[in-house]
Parts: sequence; structure tokens; C-alpha cells
Amino acid sequence: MIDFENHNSRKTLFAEVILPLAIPKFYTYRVPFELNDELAIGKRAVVQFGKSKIYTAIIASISEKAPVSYEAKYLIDIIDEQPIITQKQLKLWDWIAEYYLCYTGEVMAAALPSALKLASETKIILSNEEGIDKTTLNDKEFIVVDALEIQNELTLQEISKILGQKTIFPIIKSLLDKRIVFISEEINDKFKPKTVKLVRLNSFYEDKENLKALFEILGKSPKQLDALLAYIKLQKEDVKITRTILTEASGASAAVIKALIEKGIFEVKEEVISRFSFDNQENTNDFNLSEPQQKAFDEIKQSFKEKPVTLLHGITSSGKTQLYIRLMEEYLALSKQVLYLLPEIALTAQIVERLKFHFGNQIVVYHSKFNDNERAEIWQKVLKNEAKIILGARSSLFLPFADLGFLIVDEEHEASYKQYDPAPRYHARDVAIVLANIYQAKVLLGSATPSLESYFNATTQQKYGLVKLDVRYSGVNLPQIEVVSITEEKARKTIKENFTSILLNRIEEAIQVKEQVILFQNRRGYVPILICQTCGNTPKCINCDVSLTYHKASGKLHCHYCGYREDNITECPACGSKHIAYKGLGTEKVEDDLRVMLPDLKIGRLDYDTTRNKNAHQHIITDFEEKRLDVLVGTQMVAKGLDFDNVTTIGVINADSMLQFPDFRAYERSFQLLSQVAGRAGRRDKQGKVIIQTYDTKNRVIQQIVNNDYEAMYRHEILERKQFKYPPFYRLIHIDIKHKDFAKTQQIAEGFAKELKKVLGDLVIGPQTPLIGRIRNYYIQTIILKIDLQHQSIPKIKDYLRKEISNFEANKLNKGSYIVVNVDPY
DNA sequence: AGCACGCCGACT
DNA sequence: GTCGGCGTGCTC
Repeated sequence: MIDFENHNSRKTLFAEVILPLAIPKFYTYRVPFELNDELAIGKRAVVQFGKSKIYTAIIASISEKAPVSYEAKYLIDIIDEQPIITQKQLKLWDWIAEYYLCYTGEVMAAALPSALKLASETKIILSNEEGIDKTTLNDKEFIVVDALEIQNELTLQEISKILGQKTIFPIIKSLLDKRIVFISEEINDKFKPKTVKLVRLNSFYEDKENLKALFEILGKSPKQLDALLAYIKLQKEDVKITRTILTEASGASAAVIKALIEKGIFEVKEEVISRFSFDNQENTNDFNLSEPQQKAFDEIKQSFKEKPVTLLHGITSSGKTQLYIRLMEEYLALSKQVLYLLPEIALTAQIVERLKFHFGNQIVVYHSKFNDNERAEIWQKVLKNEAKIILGARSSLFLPFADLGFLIVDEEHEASYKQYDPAPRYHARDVAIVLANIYQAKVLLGSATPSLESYFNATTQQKYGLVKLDVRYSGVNLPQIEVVSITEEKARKTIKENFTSILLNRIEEAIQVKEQVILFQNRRGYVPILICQTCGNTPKCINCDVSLTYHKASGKLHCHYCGYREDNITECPACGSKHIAYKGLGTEKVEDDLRVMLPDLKIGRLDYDTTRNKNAHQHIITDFEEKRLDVLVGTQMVAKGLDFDNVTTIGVINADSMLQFPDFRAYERSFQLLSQVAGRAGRRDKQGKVIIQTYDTKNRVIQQIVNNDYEAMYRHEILERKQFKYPPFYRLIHIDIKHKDFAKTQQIAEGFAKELKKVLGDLVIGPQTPLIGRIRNYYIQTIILKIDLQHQSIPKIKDYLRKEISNFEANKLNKGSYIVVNVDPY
């Protein structure tokens, strides 16, 4: 029916839409009359783009003018009744695209959960929920459901064929809304809640008569009877009964329990439990802030009156989380939304559980690895202002906040806040500040070891407020740090493999009193470099310019950049010599060597290689938590996001490799990482021990760690940054030119740098070969721009760069190459 | 990002 | 003689 009263219905309208693709422009579609009334900015539109592809686009603007140089295609459909993207989000997308020199479409692709980005190849599956009420379905929906019952999985394209029509999105949307179908995807349940297998008495024996009969039957098997009695006792104590607990309590062997389970007397049931037990202090909802916490709390509130951003420099165990909770409550009381950002790796169950305990259902967790249907659901909840607290990784910045009032960026210094690949290469901390500005919200940056950038902004620049919290909560002691000279022990020949006598002693001391040990080595694999003693040849990756790392577990040489593998060598492929030396040290070897030296220890390893298999990952953590392991060897994974309460001793196998890393942030990073590692040691009632092995005991960062002196590190580093023209005094932009041919890469990069130098002059450095000169068969040359914050108009430079990059891409001489721009590399 | 159109190697 | 490799150009 046509509504003649409504002017819109007679006008010819055009919609400019954003496509979730890396293309520079927005595209204009003609709106069919019947959709005129539906048209609104922020709604999703279905459009055909190119010959056959159908995409979900976002309507960015509406116009009455027809494009002059081409005929616009008709927009196929408008999906939403209400906009799902707010004006504020569009503003943020624009800012990100502008600042990080990428396309708005790329931001959109990163921002929208795929359930909201239906495309022709999106697969639909039938919900496995029981009792689909087919009576609510219309004919077309029925046909789709029917087809799915036979086919199991259909793409939107296929559904379109089955129905013989292009406009299928409303049907799919309706089916999705009714929860009859779902978007199919590989469900990544890496963050699945932790479960335990509990032993339970078969419910048959809840009946007293049956239980009595059971006692008689088991009378002949005393061990089984013991197990049953132990079970009943434990049940009365309200203990969660696992096999292990039951075995211990009954004195029966595992075989006995197994027999009972096989007989069907006991059942095993999986139950979801929280990963971490909290201590009572933090577990109660009505905890009181300590005096220093209260002081910090007041200071933060005061600071927010003057400045939108405040940096909380709070040392480890100073109770930052409690402070966050109190602040969050303030904003909740004002009915504002709160976004709590955490680095990806730290987003483990611990923080989630703790906050859920306080805020219950008001809190939702958002993570790019979550199930997509859930993510779409959270999206709607946030949009409708039903979700009040959002705990998430950097992608949660893209949620459609209705009324955001407060953002926390916890572990603000973490490098993983910067997205590296694909575009948008944004830094979540910086985007958080921009987002806050859009909403007139407040931001709290929290860290025990703030990034130099933030600390500089809070001190010298006075841009942020600065609040310190440097008293440990309930008097937890700082760990005692021992720096052990590898050089010395080598001279005395007291070092075995890579373990100094001191470290070995400390490990044994801890184990003797049944405490646990973490060993940290920031390199995975067995040994990173193999060298032929005769000719000096080193096996290299065939796709990348890196030496291959030997992995003992697989018996192969691995490339950590592209995943390439080849068999290990026993003789040099270049000269045939059999003298191959192994250089360097990875977690695998640390684990192996310790096994040989202390064969009685139970050792686990936690790194990228062991976490590839998510079950193994879970097992290792659980085993360590439940003290089935004595020692955990790992990369920085062991330092982040996990807290084990029985760990008193931590060994840093080799501090030198990170200190010597060729990056201007190497010292800052080392300080942060070592602080974080050290922070894992010790318990409330016992001072922890940290043993740092190094060749360079006098290294200033090592000394600063020993003295726990962040300020000293900052003062020293900031001078160097200024002197050598690095952030926070200069802004960096990296431009990578990649090409399969080495000479071409250099030639093209040289040409581009020369072009840029015409306008930017000395701001342009290079091109130079980066640390890894070739990855996945592409050679890389990096052009670096260093822009002085004081003297340059950065937006102008970026505008110019954007033009130059688009010229570059259009230039036929550069064909075969591609360009990657990274603003503020981190 | 796709997908089509377009020129050079191993196959019935 | 064709099928098919992926190089590059365009998509409202």
C-alpha cells in the first residue's frame, strides 16, 4: 500500500553505503520506492556489488541527487527496523580510518560480528533446539527449514536458489530472530568455562532401601565399600568430589573407583566451575577500600573533574581491581554503561569471575573469539542499554554503546592492545580515549608499569591525571629478587645446561616445602638456531628470512613466521659436515634439561605450541592449579592473566635475549615483562623469590627491576626517546613495501621514499630492510616516518600520505607489490 | 576483498 | 590442439 501522505514514498532517494571491504570509496545505490520509509542511517542494507556478490552494507548517508557519472544499482533490501550502528559509531569508524590510514570498510569489517554481516556465502544451520514450532513459520520460512532438515547446512546463495528469489534476508532474519536457524561457524571455545569431572552416586541409590542393598553387595569388596563410605562422608561435608579427592579420602586405588563407575554405582558428571578461588577479602561484595585505595579513589574522582583521562599507576597487588569495582559502581548508579578493556591474553576466567561475582548479570563479556550468535546478541543488548558493564578485548570498542560513561583500560601498557594484522591497525588504548571523547565519558588507564607514552602524558604533558597506588594490599611483600650471573657460574663450571646452581637450589627448596615453581623463557621451541661448525651455515626458512627453530617434540625445524616445517638435519646441507651446533634456548629445552637434572619433578609447559591444542592447554593449567605439577615452564603466557596461589619461586632462565632485542622499546618491555613475571611470585603469607639469570648483571634494567624502580626506568628511557627521536616525542608511521622479487622491492621502495621526501624531506627515513626481511615469500622494505609532535601538522601529513599511497597503488610501475601502513607501530 | 577477463605451460 | 595457471582491473 502506498502512503500518499508521506512525501518520502514518492521521492527517488539514493543511499551511500559502507561495504565491509578494503576499498577506498563508499558506493551509492538507488532506493526502491517501497523502501523509502525504511531508509535510515545506521541500518543494514543488502546490496549487490559486482557481478554476483551480495553484501551487507551500512547506510552512511542519504541523498536525493542521482549520481552523474554512472547509473546506480537498486538497493535490494533494508534489514533492520532500527539502526544497529549509531551515529557515534560512524564517527568513531571515520576517525579510525582517518588516523590509522585505512578504509572505513575495513573498520566496519572489524567492528561487526559476522552474524550481522550476512553475505552470500554465509552458511546457515538449523538450531539443534528441540521442538521447533513450525506453525509459526510462513510458507517461505517453512521451505527453508525443510531444506535445512535434509541438507543440514545451506549458504544464503543456495537458499536464494531454492526460493527462486533474491530477497531472502528478511526470511533469514526472521528465522534467526525466532532462533530456528543459526549462522554456522567454527566455534572456537578457547575461552570455554572450566569444567571438572565430578563423581556422583547413581541416583538409584538415593533411595534408602537401594543404598542398603548396595552396602550388602559391596560387603564382599572392602575397598569398594571404603570408597562408598568416603563418598558419603564427603557428600555430607559438601565437598565437590572428584576422582582424585575420592581416591585420597578413601585410601582406595584409582582402579577401585573405576570399577565402581563401570558397575554404574558411581557416575561421572562434568560440571562448570569457576577457575579461580578468591580469598574472602575480595570475595565479599561489601569489602572496604583500604586507606590508600580510598585515597586513590578520591583522587581519581577529583582528577576526572578536570581531565577526561587518568592514569592509575598501581603496583602489583595494590588492589586495583577493587578500585575499579568501586568506580564502576559509581557510573552504574548514574545508569551509565561501563567498558572494561583487557588485553586478549589476560581475558581469562579470573577477572571475569571476580567481576561477575560483584555485578552478576549486569556484566557481559565480549571477545572476538566468542561464538558469533552470542556476540550478535550482546551487540543488541548494548545497543538497547540492557548490558551495563562490558568486559572485553579491544574489539569491544566497536559495540554500539547507548550511553557510555566510563572506560577502564587495564594493563594499559600491553602491546597486544595494538592490532597488527589486518587493518585497522589500531591501538585500543588510544581508540578508547577517542571513544570516550565522543561520549563525553571518562577513561581510567591502569598499569603497574605504565607505557612511557601514558606516563609522559600524565606527567610532563599534564594531559592525563595521574594517581598512584603504591601500597600493597594487606601487606603482601615484594618478592625478593636475586640476580644470578651466568658468566660467573660458567667460569666456576657450576652451571648445568642453562640452570645455575643457585636457580637449581631455589627450585629444590621450593619443591621440598611443596610449593610450586614457574620458569620463564621468552622463546618457544627447543633451540632457535642450528649452526654448522664447519662452514657456518644455518638452516633458513624457504619462505622467510629467519633461521628455523628446532622443535624436539615434532623432530622438525619450524619457521615461527609462516609455519613452514622441514625435517631436522644431521649433516649440513651446504658442506655435508656432521658438526652441527645448537645455539640459543627455547622452552622445550628448558623443560627437557630440567627433567634430566631433577627427574622426580613433574613438569608442564605452557607456550604457543602447547596451547595450539586447547584441551592440552586447559589440562596443563588445571594440572598446575591442582598441584599435579611442580614446575611450569613457559613463555610470557605464564606471566599474563594467570594467577596460581601456590607459586613462591620464579626463575627467569635468560633475561638477556629480551634486553638485546633490537627495538627502541626493548628496555621498557623488558622492565614491564620482568615486573609482571616477578609479580606472580609469592603469596599473601609468604614472600616470593625471583631468580633472574643473566650474562649482564649490571644491566640498568635488571637493577631497576631489583629496586622495583619504575621511575628510574622512566627517567632514563624518556631521555633516550627524546635524543633518538622516538615516541612519545615523535610519532612513527611505518610503511612496508612488499614484493616477491627482492630487487623490485628495493627499487619500488626507493622510488616511493624519494617521492615522499619531495614533500616530507627529513621526516622520511629509509627504506631499510626490517628485522625480518622476508615473510611468506614476500620481501619487505620499510620506510619510516618520524614526525615531531611539536612542529608538524600530523593530519595534513596523513592526508598527503593517503594521496601518495593511492597514487602508489595506481602506478603500474609498482605492480606486484603491496603496501602496508602502520601508524604508531607498537 | 572477490571475480572476471586475459595471455603462456602440460595434458586428452 | 585445449584446460587452466594467477596477474590486474573494476565493482555504485
